[in-house]
Amino acid sequence: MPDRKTALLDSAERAARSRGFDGFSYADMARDVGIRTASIHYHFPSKADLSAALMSRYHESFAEICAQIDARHGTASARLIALIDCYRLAHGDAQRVCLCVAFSISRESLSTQVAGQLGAFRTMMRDWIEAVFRLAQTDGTIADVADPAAEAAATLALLEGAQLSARAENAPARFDDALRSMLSRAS
Amino acid sequence: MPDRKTALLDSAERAARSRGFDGFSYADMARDVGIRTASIHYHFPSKADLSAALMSRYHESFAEICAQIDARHGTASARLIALIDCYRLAHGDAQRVCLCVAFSISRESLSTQVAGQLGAFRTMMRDWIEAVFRLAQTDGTIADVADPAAEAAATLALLEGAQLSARAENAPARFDDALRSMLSRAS
DNA sequence: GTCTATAAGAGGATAGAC
DNA sequence: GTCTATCCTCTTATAGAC
Repeated sequence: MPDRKTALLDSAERAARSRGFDGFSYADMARDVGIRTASIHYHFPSKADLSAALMSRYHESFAEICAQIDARHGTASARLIALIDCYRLAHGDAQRVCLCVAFSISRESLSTQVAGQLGAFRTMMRDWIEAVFRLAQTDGTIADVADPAAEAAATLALLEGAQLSARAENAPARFDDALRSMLSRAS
Repeated sequence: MPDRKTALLDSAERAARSRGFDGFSYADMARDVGIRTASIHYHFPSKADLSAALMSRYHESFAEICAQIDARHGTASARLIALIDCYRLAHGDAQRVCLCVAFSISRESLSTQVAGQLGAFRTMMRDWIEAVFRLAQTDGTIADVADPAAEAAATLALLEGAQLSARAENAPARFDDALRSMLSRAS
């Protein structure tokens, strides 16, 4: 039984990730949660406030996920596979993309604060992935790692691009098609 | 001196690729081209018509580009590098993404016709890239090609994800960061 | 082909009652 | 906290004059 504010964030996140930042409205959320649009402004005065709260929660959530992966998995390959599983699960059979992807295209519609949060999220993820590839150079569980920073940038782009591909074609299998080569390096 | 219809398509494409499908309006195009919004409806009765024309032109344009790459470059690595160069150029220092990327996120806002065109474009590109990787298995100019279909899906996702990364962070270098590992396989 | 005028609706947002 | 009522702006689209 989440409180109303959480229910609103959940609704907004679902909508943003399936229709983009410019593709959902307070009216959608109101219908979804069962209150009037005016009431939403009590919790989130403006859409900029709402999206900042959305990004903030998303950032914390992924920081937690990465920490848990580190705690549960000791090898680079296991950590990479766990992250890929997480992205696959999150995009729910091609129905949603990562919030980061959803906001990236609408960058010009975002407040400067949210644009900053978007950059911070991407930096966090890239740094974490880079650490995984650096570990791989030591433990040898991922093949042919020459440049961990480049691998990290490529992996983040690949994960997001794979979600986008699957979403564009409404074909969940596209996600796994795009990740197949990367997964084969990690086994 | 392009005709007005072409000028409108150019304006719409620029806008869609920098702000997304839901992020541009007839008013923007009218300001851009120097006519009134009502006049645009003479050329494109609805936004669905406009976006169909946009996708159609985009599809033909890339089919032509791929054909020219085939004509000019004989090796798999040269063809792959040429495609990457084309995507880098097209995204103009992180200012724009591919039309396909721009439309993918707003998939639910698109007419069924345009959604179909989106799928057809992606299939064309994936097939062409797959042929490049099949050639690589013969001419050996790209390292470690095990599964051309998987490589094609990954490459398309990587190219689009790289554009998205650069756009999200307003950092042109992100595109090359993400492509570095792939380029090092092709040299 | 392009214009003015206008419709009809959706969007974000506020004021004030309860 | 939530409501009704309301505002203003933007958006797509149409009618009809020129």
